[in-house]
Amino acid sequence: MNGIPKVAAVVGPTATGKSELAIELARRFDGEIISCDSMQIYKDMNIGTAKLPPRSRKRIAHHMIDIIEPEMQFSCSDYAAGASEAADSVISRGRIPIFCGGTGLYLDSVISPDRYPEQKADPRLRRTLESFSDEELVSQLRNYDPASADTIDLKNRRRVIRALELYFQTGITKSEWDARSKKLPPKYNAIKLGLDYPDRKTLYDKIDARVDRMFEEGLADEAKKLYKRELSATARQAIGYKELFYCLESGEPPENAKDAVRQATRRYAKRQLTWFRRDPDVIWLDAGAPDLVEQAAGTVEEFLGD
RNA sequence: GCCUCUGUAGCUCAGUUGGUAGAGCAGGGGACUGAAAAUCCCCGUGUCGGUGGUUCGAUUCCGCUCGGAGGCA
Repeated sequence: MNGIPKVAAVVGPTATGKSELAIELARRFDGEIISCDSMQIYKDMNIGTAKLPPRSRKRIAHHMIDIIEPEMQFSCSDYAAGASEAADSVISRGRIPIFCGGTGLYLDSVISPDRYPEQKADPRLRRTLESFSDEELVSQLRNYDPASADTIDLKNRRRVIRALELYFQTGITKSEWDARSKKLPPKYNAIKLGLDYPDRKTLYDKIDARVDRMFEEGLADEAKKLYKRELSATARQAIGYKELFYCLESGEPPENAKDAVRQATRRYAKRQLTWFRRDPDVIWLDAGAPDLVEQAAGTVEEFLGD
């Protein structure tokens, strides 16, 4: 790992206190925070995305938060470009990037080198592919990229479309792209701290409490304002907002959305856990430990030291 | 007090013409190479309220009993 810049990352499911820990680490190690959260990207989506209030972020530089309007098209490839630029600039100033967030794919897209060059989604191509039946898509994939057809979950329409899209856009199969990218070394040497509670019940209690707080802080109003806008497909599906949008459509009171928001958040947390547990690099810490900051700081110190 | 209905998985319920049971939701596990807060896959043993009886065998039939809902007084 010689010569590869060192970075830290705070990951884990939602509502475990990642943002606070990241700030603490940034203070101690002269770092700057680079958010890896697919929703905090958007301006005007504050309460539901659990952004720390600006005053809490004031002392420490934060990147990749509030960078685009919710109407704008944005995806992982945009993130990878922006975040790695930010990370490089932090490093060039002699400081350490501290990634923080729960979108595992986004983090990976920065840590690993550029996998697909200039991979902007093509809405027209995607729409065309979208019009095919599952069977047609699968047979096309078998035809153009049989190697991917063997590895991709063919019941997952989105994945099949993505593979075809990549092939039609670049003339190179997804399986070939993947094979190439696997040969490349990571772009950063990252220490990943994973936050979670010892038992699921505690996590879910934290989630419930957070959802309650969001409603108290005016999530319903925030959602109402956004409802009038032409949100991008990605922004529209943010948990906490989509459930409220449904209420606005059906005329139900916002309170009715609360249980749905809780539940969606729980499921999301579960998926996040599945993602991060699979990553052997993650060092897990008890999010509720009284000396969490000390533990985390110690681990990072050791990592930066050698 | 009497009558009727009801008590089956965490919840809502189905079912067994008597051979110990199954759906939805919740929940759990997994996948994931740029739509990712998305998308997809897999997982259902529970004193069938309790207790006696009939029966080779009862969650299923009968008696009693304990909860719940409604009706009549």
